[in-house]
Amino acid sequence: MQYRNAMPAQLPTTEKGRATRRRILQATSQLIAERGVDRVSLEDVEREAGVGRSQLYHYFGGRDDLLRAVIDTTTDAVLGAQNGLLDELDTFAAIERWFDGLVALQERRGAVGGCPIGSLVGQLAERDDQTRAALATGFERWEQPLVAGLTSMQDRGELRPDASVESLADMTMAAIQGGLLLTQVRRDPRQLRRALDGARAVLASAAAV
Amino acid sequence: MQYRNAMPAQLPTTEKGRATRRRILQATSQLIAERGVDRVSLEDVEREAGVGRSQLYHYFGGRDDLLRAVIDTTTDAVLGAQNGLLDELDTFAAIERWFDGLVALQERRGAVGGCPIGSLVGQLAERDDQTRAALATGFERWEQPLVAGLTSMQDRGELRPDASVESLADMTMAAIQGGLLLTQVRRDPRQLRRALDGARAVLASAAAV
DNA sequence: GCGTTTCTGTATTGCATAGTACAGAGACTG
DNA sequence: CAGTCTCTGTACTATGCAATACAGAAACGC
Repeated sequence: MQYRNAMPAQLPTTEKGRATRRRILQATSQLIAERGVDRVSLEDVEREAGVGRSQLYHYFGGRDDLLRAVIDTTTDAVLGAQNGLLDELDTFAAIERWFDGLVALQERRGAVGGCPIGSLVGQLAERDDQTRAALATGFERWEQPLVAGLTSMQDRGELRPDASVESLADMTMAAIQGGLLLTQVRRDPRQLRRALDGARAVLASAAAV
Repeated sequence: MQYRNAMPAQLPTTEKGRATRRRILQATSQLIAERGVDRVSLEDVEREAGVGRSQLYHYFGGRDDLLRAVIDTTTDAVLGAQNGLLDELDTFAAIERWFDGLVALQERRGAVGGCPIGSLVGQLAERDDQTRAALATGFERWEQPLVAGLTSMQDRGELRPDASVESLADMTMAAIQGGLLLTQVRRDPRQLRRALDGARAVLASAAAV
């Protein structure tokens, strides 16, 4: 399956057009999260979104272009699922609530599916650099609240001044992704729990004395 | 793309047959690591392995069966790439050498590709339970030397007796996977470095006092 | 050697599916 | 209300590719 590198395709100008485009993206994002990129055809998307072939090619340059665009929508969904928890990660307690929420979400889902964005990495990261960059942006958006929270803690003197907020945040994101991956593959939410317990310990060790 | 659930297909009895089967698996494993599951056709495999269509269906029950089988081969390759480092993970120094080796490998590869097994998770984990189980077995094999090493350290009194070797090993594997995923998506081996620094700190905190 | 099993080569089939063509509905604009 | 732009519906084309059919070579057993 090698598809053409297709054009950007303009954004819709009318409200109706924007709604259609949104419906396409949400349907695609959902189907991909359920089945994986290569098990979703344009026909599936048409059915799920209730649109015709012409709309797909009106709003997107082709399948590859649609896939690139869907990364942002998936990121929206992932961040949305954590809503409230991501708002102010500027205390250890808030970070722990966030962690607990992530574990609880996996328990609710039966440890199925892993991280929708993380799963896209294995499927799309090496396709082209634009796609990889879109994934990187997704993680940036996810990590940003944590960076902000930790920075605020450091400013308030709750984190040691010599601690690297960037490194701590990266380490935490890695724990989340790795924990979710093992959770998925082992169908065991405790995998995420253990990974996050480790991250918590490292964060705590950076607390001011 | 929906393929039939195909049969197990017997193992070859002759040496020549085993060699052919091995060549098919290695070619498939390599191509998939480079391009991803859905960018590798049976025709590609035939070319790369120098076999005909009939061989593929002689040794495997079909495309899906080949994919399941290739998970083991990919695991072999990943463990092989760490050879020597995985042998005796029963001191902090050995574990650090292992971590350093993983980071060095990513630097050499330009942070491209991530973890071949981890990448398969996003592509195959939700296909069917047998496939997911094969991936789980791959991680089991990878984690086993660490569990053995940590157990040995605990037996020798270098780890606190109340520390959970299983949890520590799971946390470490999560750090590796998450670190590799971020390394791949950001094209930055320091992501793995930071994740492993975190794991190292947690392991060190379980050292006997 | 002869039959049987294992292994290999090639041509073909059938289907799923990405992409295209083209017409038409609806809305806004002067 | 005529003209233009955005949006939508459907039928069609082309092709990549998994799967099959079938024949033949090579090895092995008795």
